[in-house]
Amino acid sequence: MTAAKPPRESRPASAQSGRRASRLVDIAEAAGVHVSTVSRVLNGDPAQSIRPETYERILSAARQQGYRPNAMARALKRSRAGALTFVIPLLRNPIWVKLQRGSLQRAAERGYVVMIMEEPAEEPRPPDSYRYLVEESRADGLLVATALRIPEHAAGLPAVPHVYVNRRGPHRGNDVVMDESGAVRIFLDHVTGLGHRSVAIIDGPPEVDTVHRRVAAARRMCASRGIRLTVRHAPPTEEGGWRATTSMLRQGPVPTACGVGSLNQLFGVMGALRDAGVAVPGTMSLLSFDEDECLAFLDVPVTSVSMPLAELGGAAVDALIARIEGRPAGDLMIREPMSLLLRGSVSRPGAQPAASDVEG
Amino acid sequence: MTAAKPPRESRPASAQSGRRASRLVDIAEAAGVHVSTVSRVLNGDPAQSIRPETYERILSAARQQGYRPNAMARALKRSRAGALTFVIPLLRNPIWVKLQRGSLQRAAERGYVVMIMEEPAEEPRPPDSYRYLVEESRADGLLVATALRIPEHAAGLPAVPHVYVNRRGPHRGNDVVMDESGAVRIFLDHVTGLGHRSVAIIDGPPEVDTVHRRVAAARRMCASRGIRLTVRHAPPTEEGGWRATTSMLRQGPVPTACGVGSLNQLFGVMGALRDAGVAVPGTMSLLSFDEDECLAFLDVPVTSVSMPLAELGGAAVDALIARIEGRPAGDLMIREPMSLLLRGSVSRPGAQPAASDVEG
DNA sequence: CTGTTAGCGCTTTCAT
DNA sequence: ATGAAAGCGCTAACAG
Repeated sequence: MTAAKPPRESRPASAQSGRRASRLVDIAEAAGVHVSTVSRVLNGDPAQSIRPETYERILSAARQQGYRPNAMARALKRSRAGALTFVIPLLRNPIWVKLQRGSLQRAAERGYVVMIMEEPAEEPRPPDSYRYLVEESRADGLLVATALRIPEHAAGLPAVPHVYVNRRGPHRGNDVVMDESGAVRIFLDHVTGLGHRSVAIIDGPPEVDTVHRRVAAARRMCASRGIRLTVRHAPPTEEGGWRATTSMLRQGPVPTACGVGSLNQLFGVMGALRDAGVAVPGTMSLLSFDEDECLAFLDVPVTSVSMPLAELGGAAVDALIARIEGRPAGDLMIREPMSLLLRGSVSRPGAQPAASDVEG
Repeated sequence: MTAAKPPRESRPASAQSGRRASRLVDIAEAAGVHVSTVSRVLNGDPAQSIRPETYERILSAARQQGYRPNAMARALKRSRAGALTFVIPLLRNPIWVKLQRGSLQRAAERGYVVMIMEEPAEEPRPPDSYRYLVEESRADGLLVATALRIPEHAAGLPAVPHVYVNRRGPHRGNDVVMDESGAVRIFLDHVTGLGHRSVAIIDGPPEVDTVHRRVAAARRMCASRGIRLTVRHAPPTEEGGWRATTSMLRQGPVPTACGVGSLNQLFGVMGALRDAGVAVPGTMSLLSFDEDECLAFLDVPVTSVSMPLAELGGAAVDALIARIEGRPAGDLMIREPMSLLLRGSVSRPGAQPAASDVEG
């Protein structure tokens, strides 16, 4: 009735691999014990009371065979993949690199691997379209960093552990964001302290959550301080920054200080100011809400607000794992460390071109 | 003896998910057939000759239940994870974004997901230290884009399907690279065509494979054309570019044209030229081997060579999958599309500052 | 045309 | 202190 077990060679060998990976049963055989014993030992089962002798035999056999647990089998048994998926818009903007780095590192520390899925920047897909990764149990949860908050994307991700990173989701309770309002305050404190009374913000589209929060904070603060505020929304590209600036310079009273939402826009803004013969910081003070080392090496070094991006990435991973494990959770705002990096692009209004950042 | 099957509720429900994911057996039950039939139908088994009636019943049940195959179970059964791991240095350099994008897209087309692992740029780990991902069968193969080619890393990755991306591995046969030599030729043709006879290359450390190949090509071509060549290696940062340039300007006959290996270095190079009062392109023509849109918006727009990065990423995925599937393979060089993007930073030697790129 | 059977490699009660 | 056995969800012969 029962046929003899087929020989081991019958299984597919990976193209480049000679030897098969060793399994629990292989090391059990070598150690002369049962696989369950091996499993217990290798997992450091708390309820273990293994004879030191067999313990050693198992460990050395495992080491000698270079044993690696099969993550798929384990995932299947435990119904837990040990992987997270990061849905992220792969833009040239360097903030994503710092964010990714923070997440990868924290995830590694917590025993998870991270799969990165690109969100096409041109035609964004709703976050919902990534849940299949969890449903196929390739991942235990989703880190969603897509920037948009538009109606079609409002459905959200019920029934799948997830966290919105650097944006607020449609339902609250699953957001991990930074203190954009604090960044705006730093900007305004700096320039108003130097005497500026008419400031501008050039930023991305208002549908981007971070943009939305920066602009809202700016409106509120400027209103209460009696500061004139000009806001320009544009695509988050060099071209977008150029157009926004050029059009701003054409219309009405030109502000004397300007905060720019992204590095890419900043290049466009500087290009437009140069084309228009507007001196920085002499006629226009400039500050970037994206920090990048290259800012220090530009024609006129650009002052920026440095945001806690790596911390955001790490905190998002922690928050997601908490949800996966069913622990209570809520929205999170990462505030530290945030700092103003003084370089040469901000001065008193009407100051000479040679001026550089002046202390408070 | 045999206890009654425990109720279904006994399994762990994910924190945020109410309903469990539906399984093959669930839809088999709903359709009144056996799971193997469902499997065959859903996988479009070529040897299928299913009665259209049951076929429809199965499909509708699956659709109605929102069935998703469990990737872990499938992977376990097929001994194939359906995932690739991309080991990549998460630098600020935008070339990695384009590369990632090309890979992610191609992998998605071919039914694979991609996990990205960061290679810490500071203390690089040998490629070998990532093979555990394949050994745990989390991934079917490795895309290795770490830049270094140093002795400790020479062991390579025997026995694990892998491809070196944008660098050559220690053994040949698993490399997918771009035509760096061709890029150098474009640079030299352009500047020598304009009359330059003394050129420089400022690039990363010689241990980086792309740097090595660019410099080797430059030496060869300059020797055969009777062009004077100055080579400066420096860390691939703004700071590195600044130092290399400053030291070059101090020593001996200063070249009239300079190619720069990376965008980050380029900012440093431009800063150093500015600090030294060297006009671009009047006194020094400049070309970047990294293309990025911001180059068009700089003080003086910078001419660059645009490399086929997305194509490289896609080709690397194809090459890796070929290896995973045991198909014959070899080294690959991606040559197209590569182009010179003329902007304002290259002119005839000794030309006036206002000059911009001149045709051939 | 469809059902039966036998696992993939691992964890986890439950016995002993 | 260790072994036996069941089974995660799926696929793939092999029967009928």
